Order: sequence, then structure tokens, then C-alpha cells
Amino acid sequence: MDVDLRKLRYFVAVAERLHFGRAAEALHIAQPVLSRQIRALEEELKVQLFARTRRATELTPAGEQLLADAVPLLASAEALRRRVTRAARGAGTFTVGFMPGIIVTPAVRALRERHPDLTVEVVRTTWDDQTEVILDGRVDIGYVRLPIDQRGLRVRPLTSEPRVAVLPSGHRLAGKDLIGISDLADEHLLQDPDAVPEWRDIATELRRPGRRRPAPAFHAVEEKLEHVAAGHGIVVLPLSVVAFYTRPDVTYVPVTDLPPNQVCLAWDSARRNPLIGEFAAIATDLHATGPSPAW
Amino acid sequence: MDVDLRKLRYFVAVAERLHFGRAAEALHIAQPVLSRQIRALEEELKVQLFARTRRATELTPAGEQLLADAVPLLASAEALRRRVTRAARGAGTFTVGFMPGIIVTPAVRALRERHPDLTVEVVRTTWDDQTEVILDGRVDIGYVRLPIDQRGLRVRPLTSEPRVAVLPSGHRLAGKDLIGISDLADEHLLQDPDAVPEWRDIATELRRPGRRRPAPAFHAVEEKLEHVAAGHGIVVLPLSVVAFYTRPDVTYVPVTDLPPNQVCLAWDSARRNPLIGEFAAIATDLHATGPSPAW
DNA sequence: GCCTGTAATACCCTGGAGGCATCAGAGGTG
DNA sequence: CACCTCTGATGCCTCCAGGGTATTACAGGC
Repeated sequence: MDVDLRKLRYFVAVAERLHFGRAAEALHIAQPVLSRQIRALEEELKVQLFARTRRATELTPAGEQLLADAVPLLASAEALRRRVTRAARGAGTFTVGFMPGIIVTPAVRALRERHPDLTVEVVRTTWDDQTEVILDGRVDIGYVRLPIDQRGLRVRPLTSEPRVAVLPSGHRLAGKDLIGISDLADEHLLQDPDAVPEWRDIATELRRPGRRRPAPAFHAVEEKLEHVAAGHGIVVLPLSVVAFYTRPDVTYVPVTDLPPNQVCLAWDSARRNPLIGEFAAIATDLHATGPSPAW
Repeated sequence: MDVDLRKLRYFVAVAERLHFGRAAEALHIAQPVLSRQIRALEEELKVQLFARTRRATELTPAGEQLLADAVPLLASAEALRRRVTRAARGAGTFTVGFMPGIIVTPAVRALRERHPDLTVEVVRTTWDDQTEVILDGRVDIGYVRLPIDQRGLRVRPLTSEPRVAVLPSGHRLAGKDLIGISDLADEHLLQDPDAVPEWRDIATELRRPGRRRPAPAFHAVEEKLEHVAAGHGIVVLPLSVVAFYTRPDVTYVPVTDLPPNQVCLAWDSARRNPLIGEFAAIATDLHATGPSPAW
């Protein structure tokens, strides 16, 4: 009748590795069990999921489709679990996520005033988990910075702010009033290139292929600034972030041909919680009519 | 580890009825089994879901939360099942849903030309199932008419078209060039009031409470027109629909204070299928630059 | 021809989901 | 107040699905 989430989880493990033995190991079960479960899933769905040649294992089109659907489904199931537990603990809590540099206080205060009995919490996110926390139920609504993977989310634009290049104080470009992306082509970018898509378009053509890979293992703003100060490279950040996390040994320069960073509200598109809509309205309102922020 | 979808289904059955016996009956299982399963679910989540007083059963806040999350999760699971089966049958098929009066041919043809090996199918929907078919996997993308419940969907506006009142040919208003909603206040609306939200705002105040309820059991356009012709009442439809399903014994009149009907593209926000994005781009493009339709 | 790596098969054991019969407590009723 | 009814909970049985171990079957490489 219903699909079994356990079987789906097993399937995903195999589909991601294309190897029963290693998948079984990762799942902490014996390999024959996994073989049988997958076969059972195939029989239940009346569909072949893997093309098994004795030597290799690969996905059929149906398997590809299942993988694409199973991953978000499992995430939703996990989110459901988390939200129920949260709902039990704090009968009335509402959690707002935000990226560094975004001011959430006015909107949060407004929501508290309208619902005196409600506990409103805030959670700081990073570039990597800003959408994750929404989909897994840790926050009810989040202030996010584009670009993001919008799958499973509803997104409403709020505002945008210019981005600047953050450099060590002694850097050759440190004194400039204004630079272009091409001036930075030889710099090492200390952050996820997805956060600065234009970087790829313009800079990567100039870069030698053998160059050291990005792979930054630090995600918080403070860590990035620390590395910039140490001269390991540069980062590109929205102006408000730099203004907030100011420190003497790094400086910043506006970059002309870098489009502004778009700040949006995002929430789980499958949910129906009146507070989400209410908060979104408040926040949108504040950003439209309220006092303009520093940038 | 994972939640059990069967238990969730059982929970929803009880939560919707607030009665174990009747829920068990609806699920075709014995009542003690259901009691035990719910209790097991509560223990697994470490949360009390129902407040059981010996005489009544009601939901706790955690239960409310679970109900809100479980319903879409079960729907997603069902959709996953359906999509996998479809992916197995037609290795490469893409299905487009559309409401009556919307012309999909050019976009479908364009997609076919770009992917000669792809089977592109179209499905006509009704007001009631236009979003359902998207969420349960019967279509990959749908042309929908607002207002809709956007939960679980991504929606992109396409175009809008005026709406008209459809009347029997002999109706007192049949000859008019233009009427207002208030002229229709005494008419019987033969369709889901949600389809014409303004009807509620304006007309219901004028209506006596004891009036016959809407509850229309017919949904296809042809059926509505049949009933209008028979003098059972009137309907409000987008102009293109009336133009398409023309018949001699019904006529239509533009309504001044009825905002136009918004046509959008909508697809499952959790999915990642490049064809969806491609089709959306084609359709948006056609509607922006292509030949303007009849209305 | 033999060894290795990989999935499938054979067989067993346990726990959980289902059924039936019954119990227990809260309200209503004569 | 005794009794009946309605409703969910318990006790006990059966059976199958999911887990484990041992082994087989087959394709390639040496």
C-alpha cells in the first residue's frame, strides 16, 4: 500500500554508490538483506530500478526518477519528525532563520507584539545551511541570500544590497575606490563559488586549470575574515555583512560589475502555518515602508 | 529511525474523525490494532498526539502539527509512486495539464521539436483537480487559473484574461453591453465560490442566509453550460473558455468590476526535472513575445 | 585454470502488525 | 443506585517481513 521509507532510504544509499556492498556497509546492514530489500522494492513498484550486469550496477530511467523523488521525500519525513517534536516542546514557538548582516529584530518584535504568548526564536544560518534549516524544520521561515536552490521552497524577494570585495588591509587593491571583477581574476576566492556566480563566468576563463581548488572548510563570516586577514585570499560579501563584522586588518572595495545581492524570505512550500504568512507580510511591509537600513 | 507511512496514514484517519472506532472501520482494520499503532507512533515520536478523555478524543498541539505535515507527506509519497511507474512505462514522457480555454499547442510543439524522442502528452483538467494532478504526479507542469492553493507548488504568472458572466440567452441581462457584480447578486452561482472570490465579498452580503447552498456536483465546462442553458443559474468564466465552448442557447456579458483571471504555470516545487524548466521558459516566452491570443 | 570481487540464494530467528476476545471507565437512564 | 452503552485499552495468538550467517553463481583478471 504505502511505500516504505526504510526501503527508500536503502535505495538511495545504493543509487548514490551504485554498489550494494558499500551501501550495505554505510547502512550498517548485511549485503544480502540489502539485495533483498531492493528487489522487494522493485517488485512492490513493479519496476526495475537497477540495470545489473554481473559486473556493474547502474540506474534505469525509473531508478533515476525514484532517486530524484526519494531524496526530498526523505527530507520531508525528517522535517515532519523535527517539527512535531518542536511543537510538543514549545507549544507556541516560531523560529526565524537569517544570514549574517540581515536585521531581523523589527519584524521579530512586531510578531511578538501581535502574539504575546508566542515564543519567537532566531537562528543564524550560514551560506550552506540557509535552505537546509527551512526544509528540515529547524526554522519556520528564513531570510536567505540568493542564489539558492528553490526546490521545495516558496521565495519572496525582500531587498537587495551591493556586494564588495573583502581584502587584507595591505592588499594592492586596498586603497581603490572602485574595482571590477576582472581586477580580481588572479585572486583566490575563499568561499563557495556558487555564492558568487559571476566569478565563474568572468574569472575562471582567466585561471589556469591546475590552480588550487576552492574547497573552503570554514563557513562562518568570522572565519572567512580571519583567513582574509591572514592573506590566504579574498571573499565577496554583501556590504552590510562587512559593515557589521568590521575589523582593522581587513578592508573592502566596491566592485562595479558585480550585481547586488538579493535578500529574500523563504519557507517550506508544503506548509500551512498562518504565522508564516503573517511574518512574511510583516517583514515585507517593514522592508517596503520602514526606515532604510544602513546600506 | 524513519517514520512509518502506514502509521501516519492511520494517524490522519483518526485525527480527521477524532474517533478510533470509525477510523479503524474506514481503514479496514480492527480498532485495537489502531489504538496500538497510534500509541506506538506516540512513543516513537516521544510526543502525545491525542488528548484522550475517556469520552472524547482531541488533538494536542503536536497532533495538529503532525496532521498538517502528514497529509502533504502522504500525498508526496503517492506522487512518487505514480511518477516512478510512469517513468518506467514511457521512458521519456512529459505531461502538460491545462484548464479549458488555454491554448497549449504552440508550447507543446516547441518542446517536441527540441526533443524529438520525447513523448509529450496533454491532460485537460478541471477547476477542482488542476493542482491535484500536479502534486500527485499525473502531470509534470500545469497551466492553472488562479486562485489556487499554492502549497507545494512553484507558480509563475503567464497572462491574464477578462472574465464574463454566462447567462441563458433569454436572461433579463442577456442584451446588456456591460454589467456589475451587484447586478448578479440575486443569481444562483453554479460553480465553486472559490473560483470567483469577489462573489463572496460583494454578493454574499446581499444574500439571505437560508438560500440554497452552492454544492455543484458537475465540474466540466460543458456541464456548467448545460445547466446555465437549462436556467438553473449562471457561471462566471474567463472569456476564452466561453469563446471556445460556444453554443446558441447561452450568451455572455462582460462584468466591469470583476478583475481578470490570472493564468499561471505551476509545477511541483520539490522536483528537479530540466524539462520542467525548459517548458516553463518556452511557454513564458511564447506568451511574452508570441502572437496575442483571441481575447 | 584459478583467484577475486560482487550480487543472489538458502535457511534461520525475532519482532511487529494483524486478528479476536475481553476489560475498564465515563455517562446516561430507569 | 444499579445497570447499560459507548469507547478506547489489554491480553494473547498467528504469521510474515526484516534482519543475520553461510554459501552459491558468475564475470573478469592473472
